[in-house]
Amino acid sequence: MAMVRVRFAPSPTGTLHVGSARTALFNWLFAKHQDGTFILRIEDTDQKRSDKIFLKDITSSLTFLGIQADEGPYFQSERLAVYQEQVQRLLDSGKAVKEAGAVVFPVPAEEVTFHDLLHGDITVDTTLFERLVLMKSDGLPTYNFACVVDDALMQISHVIRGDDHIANTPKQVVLYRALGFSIPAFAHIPLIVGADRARLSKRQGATAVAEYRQVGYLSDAFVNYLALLGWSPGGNRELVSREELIQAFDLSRVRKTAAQFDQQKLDWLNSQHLKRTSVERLAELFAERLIAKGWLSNDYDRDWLKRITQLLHDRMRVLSDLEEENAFFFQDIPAYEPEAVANFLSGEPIVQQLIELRSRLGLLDSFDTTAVESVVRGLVAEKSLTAKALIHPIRVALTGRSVSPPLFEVMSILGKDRVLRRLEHATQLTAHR
RNA sequence: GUCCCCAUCGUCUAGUGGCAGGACAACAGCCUUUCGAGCUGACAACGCGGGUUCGAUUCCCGCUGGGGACACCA
Repeated sequence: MAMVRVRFAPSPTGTLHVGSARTALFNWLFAKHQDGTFILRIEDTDQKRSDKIFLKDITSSLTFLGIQADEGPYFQSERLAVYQEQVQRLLDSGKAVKEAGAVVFPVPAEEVTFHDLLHGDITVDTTLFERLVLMKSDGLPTYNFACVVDDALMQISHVIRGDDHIANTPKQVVLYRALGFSIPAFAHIPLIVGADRARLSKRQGATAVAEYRQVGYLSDAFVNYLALLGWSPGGNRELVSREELIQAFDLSRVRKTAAQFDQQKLDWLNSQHLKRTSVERLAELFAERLIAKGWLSNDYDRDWLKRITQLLHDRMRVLSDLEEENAFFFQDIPAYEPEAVANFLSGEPIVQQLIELRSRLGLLDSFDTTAVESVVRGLVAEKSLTAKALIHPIRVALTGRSVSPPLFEVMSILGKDRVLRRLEHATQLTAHR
């Protein structure tokens, strides 16, 4: 069986886009599935728009996704001699001509048919594009020419790319033939679109893989989601590991319809992957983020962070929920949401209850969850309150918010000193209202 | 405008010439100290018109709708 060789060929003129990432993923899965070779090729022939900063973004995003190249990266800007040699062949045979500082290829009028693994045969009339520029007047090759030369010389067996390239393919086929190269198999996969069904754009949220990474999507979850956009493993499977994806991937199961990017489903998948991540691993991810943010020092208390991790493990959607929703763990005095304070921390009875609670908690030797819970419940019983009537105010007093992880755990993790300090702060806050 | 591609719940999808399945979301209920957590439930789709066929969501044609491409960008 012929060796499978595929490539992902981004141009460094922007950050790695979700759509490109999905194309890279399909290529990679296809290669891995049949033990083939995945090649990275950087198409940097647009001198004006290419930038090293984008190259960096692309490679780090691919690394994040766990998509590593078996070969490359090759840079088209370093292969000028190759293109010149090929273009010379066309000039020598009279198939290409020089014109105003560029080399162009007059396309003979004909019907070109190529086979697509998803779409079947596609036929196009070449009079639609009568001539193709091969070498620009700046001496660099055009996309269609460089792409054909590279795919042929790199012995790419399958060209898997977005279906926005369907219109380029007949142009490339014409060039393959003129150069006497054999034509690879093509598979044009559907685009990923935004909520408005048009091409995914920044207007409807993040488009760069790096942004999703920053927000805190797990590599495996993001890959899982991307794989499900336009493909499915069958058998009603949705939550799929990287290994299972490789095992199951098959171009024949790729759909032909553009898929809409749905962040809610991505969130759900991420929460599922988060639940399947070990507490130890999750704590490491937490520490990285917190240290980067300056909320945690390098010699942090590992057991303490692990307790927080355990608590949040099953109830978060993205890693940034840690900083967004649970900042109170890492602050001296939390930020108080005005609405939460207004709803739960007003009135003299509450002040008295919090003062009473504070003095009772002050007597505790052990501040474990059951100890603090029994103090709170004891007070509830004595004052003939409902649990809610006391728990909600305590929550706001300690976290500044009306929503938090289970309160008694939170109290125990915060520890006696901070709980007492915050209760005092909150009673003053309340008394002043 | 021209050419090309596409068409199953709101969204991602499964599926078959013979009862259209799953997931997310939204909704309802339950549980609960709150919740973005958990559990349960109900709702929800084959774009339209012709053919072929005993029978079409499935095959064919047309229409409509959507998208993409029409650069010395990639």
